[in-house]
Amino acid sequence: MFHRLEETLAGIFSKHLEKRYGWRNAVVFEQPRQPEFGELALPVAFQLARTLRRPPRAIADEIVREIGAIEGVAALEVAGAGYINIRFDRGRYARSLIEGLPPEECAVADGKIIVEHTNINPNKAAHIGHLRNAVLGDTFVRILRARGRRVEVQNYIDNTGVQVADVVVAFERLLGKTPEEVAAMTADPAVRFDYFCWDLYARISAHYREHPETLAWRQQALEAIERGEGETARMAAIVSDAIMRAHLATMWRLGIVYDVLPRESEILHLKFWAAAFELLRERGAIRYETEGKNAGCWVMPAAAFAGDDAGGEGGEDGKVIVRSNGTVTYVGKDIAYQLWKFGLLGKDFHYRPLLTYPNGHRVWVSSEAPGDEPAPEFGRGSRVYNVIDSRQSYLQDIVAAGLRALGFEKEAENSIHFAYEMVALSPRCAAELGFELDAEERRRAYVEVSGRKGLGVKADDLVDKLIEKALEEVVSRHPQEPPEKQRDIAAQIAVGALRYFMLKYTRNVVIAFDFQEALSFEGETGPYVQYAVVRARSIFRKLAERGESVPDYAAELDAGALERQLRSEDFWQLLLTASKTDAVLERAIAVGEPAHAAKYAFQLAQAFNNFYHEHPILAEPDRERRTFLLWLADYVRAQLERTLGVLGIPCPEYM
RNA sequence: GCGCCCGUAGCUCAGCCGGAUAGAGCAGCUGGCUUCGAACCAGCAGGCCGGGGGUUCGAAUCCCUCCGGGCGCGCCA
Repeated sequence: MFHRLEETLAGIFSKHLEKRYGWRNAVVFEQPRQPEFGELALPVAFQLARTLRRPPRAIADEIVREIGAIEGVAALEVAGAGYINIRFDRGRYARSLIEGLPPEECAVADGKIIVEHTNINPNKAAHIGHLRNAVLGDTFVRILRARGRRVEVQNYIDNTGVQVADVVVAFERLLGKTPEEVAAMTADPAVRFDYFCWDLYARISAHYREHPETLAWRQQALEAIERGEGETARMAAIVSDAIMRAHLATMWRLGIVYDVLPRESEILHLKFWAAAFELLRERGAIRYETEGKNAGCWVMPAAAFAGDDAGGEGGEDGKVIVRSNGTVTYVGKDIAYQLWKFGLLGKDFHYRPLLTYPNGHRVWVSSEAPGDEPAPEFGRGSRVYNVIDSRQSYLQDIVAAGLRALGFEKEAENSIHFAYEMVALSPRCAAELGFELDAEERRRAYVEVSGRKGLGVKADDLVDKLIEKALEEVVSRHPQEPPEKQRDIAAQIAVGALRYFMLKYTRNVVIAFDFQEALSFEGETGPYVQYAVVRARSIFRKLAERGESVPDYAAELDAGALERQLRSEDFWQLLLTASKTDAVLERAIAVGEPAHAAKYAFQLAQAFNNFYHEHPILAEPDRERRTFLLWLADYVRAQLERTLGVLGIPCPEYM
């Protein structure tokens, strides 16, 4: 509601200012900190003052006088040195909230948005860094969808890379396992396969460090896997497939699902790279070096991605895309994949359904040959968000530059690196995990997670810990409830705590992970917000227990009654905050910051908790007021539930 | 050397498309459960917004510069 009124007002002011003063800039309102200044403020008179060479106050007066009465607005006031403060008509505003709004016509540009996230190497269990990626990506997807965008979720599986090769080498050379034996392990419920590989990966990494000559094993395995034939390739498929499924299961615990899983193996075997290479070569985006240190390679000139003044010593050489031995680098494959996402490659995968989630959603995986079932159309996006940590920004720049060099300016512009900083471990956390830190590491604010060292917090371990802790609370508060139910509630609280924890930080700060903070259920946390919803619901449960039905708000509360009740500033501010959900979500999309939605949920919960505490609703003797309070509580509850849904945080029945 | 990120209360962080008195949470102290649930609420205390310069009627916010910390910059993925 707030969002729509704001847009309407922006339209009215924009039209007036353009006609009267030739003002062509966007009309941007601010929301004053002090409630006494109204709901929206417009500082445009300050900007006009310069060109008009008149005092801002006089201009503001003039605008207010000339623009006249506006529907839904109670008053326009000039304040301070020249602000135009806007006060909504409270009764009317609330009334339209009760009546509900006709559905918004989607003013959003059509076309599909692709969000790629998670992208975990399928060679070991997921850790908390991966969780940040997946939660950020999934929440952004939910925000986009809540605001009417069409979105496709991709999770790229690098099933032929070095990391998989390393684990395969470990199985073959360190453990002497056959593909059949490994397959048996993946089917054995007693073996936690992704955890097993976590340790195994650390082992083979240590082995390489101690015996560098054995690195040849990796190269051999890599080549075998890329060819896709033989024992080693078979082993790689078994390992990566099992781990991929483990990752899907881990993410499902947090409510995270995907639409399609494009795999590296298909990118190779369906010759995506060959098609991309032809394009790049034809259009001169890469060139063959005949001398210098990159002799024999196909190279993207530095000028393409490093800016105009890229005269530095190192930058002049450009970025190798095809090695002198004829193989393509990682970034080259990435360019091909990015082209496919926009439908620019002239090639497509085949697909087959991989699995159906318990909620009925189906995820598809790329395949070399056509499947039995017709697949939905994937790819062909108009905008692509790559959720990848900020350490990859250099490579992401090169991918975008590749598109630009091919003449796909618009697509390069719509290739968005949705970057975030890493999740590291606080020194205390690393110590708790049993890792020895040297003096230097202990001095630091945080220690980097390292899969090769096996240093990190596994995602499932963290979720388990959260459930265990939540369960203690649930059991102590609701000892009579059946154990399965208690556990289910505890799991919902755990998900709430974890997702909120990952979302409360903005994307560009490093999270120094600490169990004490992550396991907190008090203060600015997911459970705090969930608790507000549970309390709100309990009012209505109590109402029903007393044999009363929910009043017919629309019949009992006319604009006059609403106006009377909303003279209370507390009620008005709560209602206003609750009505800002869509405005907040749009803002979160515009700046690409899911944290805004999380912060909003917390603020609304906080406002509600205050209200809840101060105003016993069911005990209210005055009928109009009681009905109003019920409506307000109901409206806030609905908005909170919706926001939690967007954050992927479940609302438990009780807690 | 070049590029990106961070520096705001004891700690962890919001606020940064310039705007009116800089906000939360945690920790600390004080008070509040016979009421719709205390995973809560209220209050107190806590700030040269890293330093300096500039732009502006106005700077935590934009520009420059310096300092401190982190991450990148391979024919690795």
